[in-house]
Amino acid sequence: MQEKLRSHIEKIVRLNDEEFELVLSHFSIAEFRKNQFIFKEGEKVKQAYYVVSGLLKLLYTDSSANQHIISFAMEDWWESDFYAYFTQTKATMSLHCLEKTTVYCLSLDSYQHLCTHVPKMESFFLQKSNLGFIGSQQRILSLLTTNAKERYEQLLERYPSLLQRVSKTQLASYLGVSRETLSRLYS
Amino acid sequence: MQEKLRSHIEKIVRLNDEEFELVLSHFSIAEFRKNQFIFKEGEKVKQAYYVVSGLLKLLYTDSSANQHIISFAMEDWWESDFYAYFTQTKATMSLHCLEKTTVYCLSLDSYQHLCTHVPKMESFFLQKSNLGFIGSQQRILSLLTTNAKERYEQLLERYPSLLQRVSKTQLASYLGVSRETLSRLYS
DNA sequence: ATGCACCTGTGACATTGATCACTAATATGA
DNA sequence: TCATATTAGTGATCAATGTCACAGGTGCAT
Repeated sequence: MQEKLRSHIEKIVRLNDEEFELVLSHFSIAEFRKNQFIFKEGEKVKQAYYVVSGLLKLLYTDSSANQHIISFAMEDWWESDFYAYFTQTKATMSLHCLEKTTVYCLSLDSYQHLCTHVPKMESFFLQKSNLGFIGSQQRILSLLTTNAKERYEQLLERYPSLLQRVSKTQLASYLGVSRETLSRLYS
Repeated sequence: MQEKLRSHIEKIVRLNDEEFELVLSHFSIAEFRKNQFIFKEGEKVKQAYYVVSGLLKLLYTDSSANQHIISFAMEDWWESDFYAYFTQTKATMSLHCLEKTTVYCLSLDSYQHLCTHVPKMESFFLQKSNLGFIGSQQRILSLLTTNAKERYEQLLERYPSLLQRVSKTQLASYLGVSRETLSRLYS
């Protein structure tokens, strides 16, 4: 399990055993059942999560009670309501398990401690953050430039496994269309 | 001019004179006329840009030659095609001046040099990147959950000055609607 | 001052996607 | 195993937005 975290980090920065021990000591492990909430809108967000196994969705519920999926988080992904996490305020989004999921948890204190005491980890987080930013920008572009059908096809191409793991209803919510419209795209 | 850059950085990390000298030595200044391109789709992206004054748009041109504005960059903002910048590949987007604009330029080498030799700058970039990521995620949420009218109102609330500085056509392109639709939202 | 490019508003119509209603199929839990 | 909830597909209709066409206004360059 910790090998997974280690090799994930070492894809970006090398750590010796001692360094990794220190890093690891700042994480805790948690396991959640399918359909369990890791946190809900309105709660304080105390941790950022690295997904060891399972599948999460980050979702927002609007004033008409419609759910919108901001992102899925699969194995090897980091997820949280990062605004709430970094500002230590209450979540506007919820994090929900689509499958039984195991995560490593990192508190903001630990995050900051690692950044200041293990420079390589600051580099690691910087790289991750840059990639996250670029990914979000791609998603914006996709929402601006393509219709439902094209977005669906892009998604299938990029994450073919998702189709097996989540319901069409969830996919529709991620793509920003109603489930009925999604259903009609391939019929 | 360099005071502007310095106080921008010092909003996040303190630098002494010596440190700032070193930082500054990695930037170069450039000035662009209104309507000039800083880079175009297909070109290599060698710099990231900090806007001292003026206004930029980052845009993508789709296969039907429609322009989509991914973001505006006003005073104190950083902008580039960050995917192309970090991977040193060709731009898929273009960066264009909506006004006469002065920028500080930072090459990827300089960026990396600063990150490794001036830890505070790595902290600075990490914080910037996190904020950028959070901002993008807000934008995704806005595109997923609101219609054209609400997005327009959100934009006016957040950046009231934009309305004075850019044409409605540009605003529409940022909001992801046709200019005709935008025009009808307030009539 | 003249001409031209660009911006803006608006009518007519087409298209996309949302909503509501219903049915069937599948999965889940007691 | 049975009851119930969830999921998926589809028709009918409606609302939002796009597209095309045109006209008037504004500002810039020669």
